[in-house]
Amino acid sequence: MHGCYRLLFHSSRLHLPENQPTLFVFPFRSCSVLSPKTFDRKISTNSSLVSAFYDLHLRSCNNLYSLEQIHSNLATTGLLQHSPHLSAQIIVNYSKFGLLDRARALFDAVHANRSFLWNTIIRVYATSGHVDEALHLYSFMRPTGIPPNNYTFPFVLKACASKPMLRLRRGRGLHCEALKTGFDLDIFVQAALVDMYAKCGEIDDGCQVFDGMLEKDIVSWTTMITAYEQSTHPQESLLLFRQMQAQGIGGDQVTAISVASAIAQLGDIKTARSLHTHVIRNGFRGHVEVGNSLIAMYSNCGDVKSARLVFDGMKERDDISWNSMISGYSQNGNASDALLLFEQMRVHGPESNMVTALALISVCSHLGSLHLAKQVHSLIVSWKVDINTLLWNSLADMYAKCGDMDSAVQMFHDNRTSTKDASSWNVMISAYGLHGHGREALKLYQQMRAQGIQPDDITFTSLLSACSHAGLVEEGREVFDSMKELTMLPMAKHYACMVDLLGRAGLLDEAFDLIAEMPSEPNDAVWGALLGACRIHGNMKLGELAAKRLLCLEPEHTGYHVLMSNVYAASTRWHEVGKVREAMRDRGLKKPAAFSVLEFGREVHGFHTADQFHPEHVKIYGKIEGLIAEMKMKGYVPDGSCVLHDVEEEDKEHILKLHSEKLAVAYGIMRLQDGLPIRITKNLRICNDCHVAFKFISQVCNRMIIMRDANRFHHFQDGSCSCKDYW
DNA sequence: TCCTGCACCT
Repeated sequence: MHGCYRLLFHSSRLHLPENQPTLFVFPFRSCSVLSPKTFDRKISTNSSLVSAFYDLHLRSCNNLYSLEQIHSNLATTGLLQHSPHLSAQIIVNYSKFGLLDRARALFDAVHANRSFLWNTIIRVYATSGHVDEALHLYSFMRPTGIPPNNYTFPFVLKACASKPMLRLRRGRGLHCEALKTGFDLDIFVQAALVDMYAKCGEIDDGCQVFDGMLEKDIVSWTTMITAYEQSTHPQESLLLFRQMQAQGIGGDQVTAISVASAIAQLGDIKTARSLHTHVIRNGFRGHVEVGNSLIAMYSNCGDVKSARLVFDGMKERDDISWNSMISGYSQNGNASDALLLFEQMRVHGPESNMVTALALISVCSHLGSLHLAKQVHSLIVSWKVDINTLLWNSLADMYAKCGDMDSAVQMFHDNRTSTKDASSWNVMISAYGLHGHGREALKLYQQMRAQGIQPDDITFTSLLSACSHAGLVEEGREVFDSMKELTMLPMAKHYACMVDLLGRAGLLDEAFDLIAEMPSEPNDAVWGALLGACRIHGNMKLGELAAKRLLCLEPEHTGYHVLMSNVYAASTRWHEVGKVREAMRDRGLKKPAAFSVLEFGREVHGFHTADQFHPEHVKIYGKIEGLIAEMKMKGYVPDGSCVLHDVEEEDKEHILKLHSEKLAVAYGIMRLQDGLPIRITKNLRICNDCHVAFKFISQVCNRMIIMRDANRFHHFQDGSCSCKDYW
């Protein structure tokens, strides 16, 4: 402390402490109460030193009390009026404490007649979310006789970029003014223009500005690379990154972050690895943000192990690092690792936030575990944070996917925020659809319209799929036609839903005609829906046609191969089944392993087909034998067409017994108290035989079985299923 | 006379 004073006094050459800021700032920062008064008395004769002293304090000011003291000292000595620089510092500091009103009061009081101060207050408003006020002040500059300069434009453009829907016109106007004043040649203004156009969705205009730049620095390139990435043009983003490197500019850590996001969108693991090498070579690894984006990049490429290696290798981790890693596990279906990491976060990591909550909710939705869902919900409530609409919607979706429609409805009603929007309604419409309640979905849609909520493309996808799952063909047609009345052009996904709806109902020719009518080229979802319908109704000819198209569009999609082999198997065309399998083998595709999860209380049990790892598997197989014997007395006949191998009937029956969902149900009956429903989640579609068997079991054992498969919920009770065998 | 400025992560 004393050493610092001495330095200030004894060095006559000392002006601003910029040369060695840490030497000066550090001792002052540790001073809890300022001593400017004592200091004033000693050196108030030298005004430039006084300014330097206050400047120093303002730079390191971290509590409001000190700030107020400095403010009042400067005001009483009259220094404030003559030092716009100190005023600006105080204005910025007030905004750091969220005290925009005080910042503004000071700005007004000093009769700011310098562009510099106007720029400062505009920047403060623009960066603290008060976009309108920033633009408002800007429009007053010129009439007040203050000319905007090259510093002004980036601030105002930033304000426009943060409210893209409303501000594009204003942004274009600013571009004109920059052109007129010649500031459009300033490299900072240009980067801000590119950014503004891109954030307002006008990437081409941004590109034009970029191409017109005579000189480009790292930020110019990065801005354009980011612009492409954020407008979901990852290929262009990468191309530009390579062009930049070809010109001998390597990019900095910000560039690496944007490129990582672009690669995440592409999901290309090879490019991901080469970027990782680039990051290591250039020494960007130490930046937390870089590490975070690498985690997200690897997770999106499906390589969660590499993501974890990055996470473990980070010297510093923030809340985003933890959330990214938890989300990464969740996205890749790695529920237990996600939960484990969350537990570690609670012990060693930063505090959880909304994003953590969303990741946990996604884990529950994926698992379909109601028990876990309730725990996560009460955990979020205990955080005592305001639940926003996104979180309400996710909670409703989670409960619906965990089979608890009542709680889902509750979440929908509990959300009383004014931002309840189309997506809130969409969640509920698709929730009803998931449970086969098509009529409720339609009813909800009517209510939505009555409340004046504008439906979007997702509303119609959810509605059509709800109709499809409930077999409401006529209603589905009406919904589809009503899109045109609302001047909404049906997209490929809507056609896919319609093909699914008609196809399931056996109207295969009508479905095919609809595809022919499509204004755009049918995509894989459309042909996939047709192929699925062909499987249900055993139409091999049309199925082959659909499969041919599909394999051109998505040759690597395992599901479509499996679907086609199902079509052949259902018609006992074993030779063709073999061919499809061969094709899959040649491409290195594997049918995903069936997996069913049964939960009760705090326990979660997972079963693979013919599982022998479960500690009680012998007992479980015994239970299945007993159940089948009982069911056969009531008329159950095993459905061998579900077995996709060319084997003897007897073997088929044996294979059927070992399906993962049957193991799970048998174990549920063994362990769960009478009267309690058995809740099961399966990663694939439930097989026909299991569907028949569960109806019998629900009767024989007088049990409710609630099963979520890859497509929807089935509630088995008293010998029938809520899907009315239509799925 | 100076001082202010552009790009990034769930």
